[in-house]
Amino acid sequence: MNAREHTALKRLDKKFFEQSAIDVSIGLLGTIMVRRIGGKVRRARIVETEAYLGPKDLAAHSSKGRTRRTEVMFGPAGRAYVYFIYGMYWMFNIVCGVTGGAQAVLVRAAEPLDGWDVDLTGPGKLARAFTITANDNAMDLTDEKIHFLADPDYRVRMVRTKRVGVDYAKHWKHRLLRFIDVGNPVGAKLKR
DNA sequence: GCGTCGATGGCA
DNA sequence: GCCATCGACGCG
Repeated sequence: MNAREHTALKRLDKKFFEQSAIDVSIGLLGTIMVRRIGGKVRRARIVETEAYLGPKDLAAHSSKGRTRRTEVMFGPAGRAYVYFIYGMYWMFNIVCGVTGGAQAVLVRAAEPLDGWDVDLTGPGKLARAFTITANDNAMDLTDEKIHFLADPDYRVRMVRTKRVGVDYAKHWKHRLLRFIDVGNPVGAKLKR
């Protein structure tokens, strides 16, 4: 990201997010998340994601059915699903797949860019650093405020593991639906 | 460096 | 009563 900085990187579009949660989880690794807020631009490279596969997936919120909270998961792909947990943390998810499929990807960790000095290892920390809250729920993630750039020259070295904190999800807890870019210095340090 | 545990609030 | 978390604390 230096000499080629001025050549426009392609923004991930709705079609990208219409892929399955697994494909979106994998495809997001190595991409650059861009956040514009308060006249500032913050960017970070995504190094960890988790896929949630819809109502049949007992770890997915949509398995509880359609409620006021989960409503956005049942909507079109490419929108944010933001929810509050543990009394103090916001989780930033991206709705993906076909409309009604209620799949989502949780963005768990990223490597800050442009000299931004911050710890983005963990979904709570990431949302906090990017100032993502309930205000951003259902937001279109192909828009200016938050979007993602493909970086075709960046190489990902991916490892799959089990998702975090889903011990209650019966057989679904064993599925390898967590994806880490261990080729990235930040991703390499994540606990597996 | 690693395990344990409390804070804290929306949701079913 | 959970819960897709974090950070402080106690080890030795």
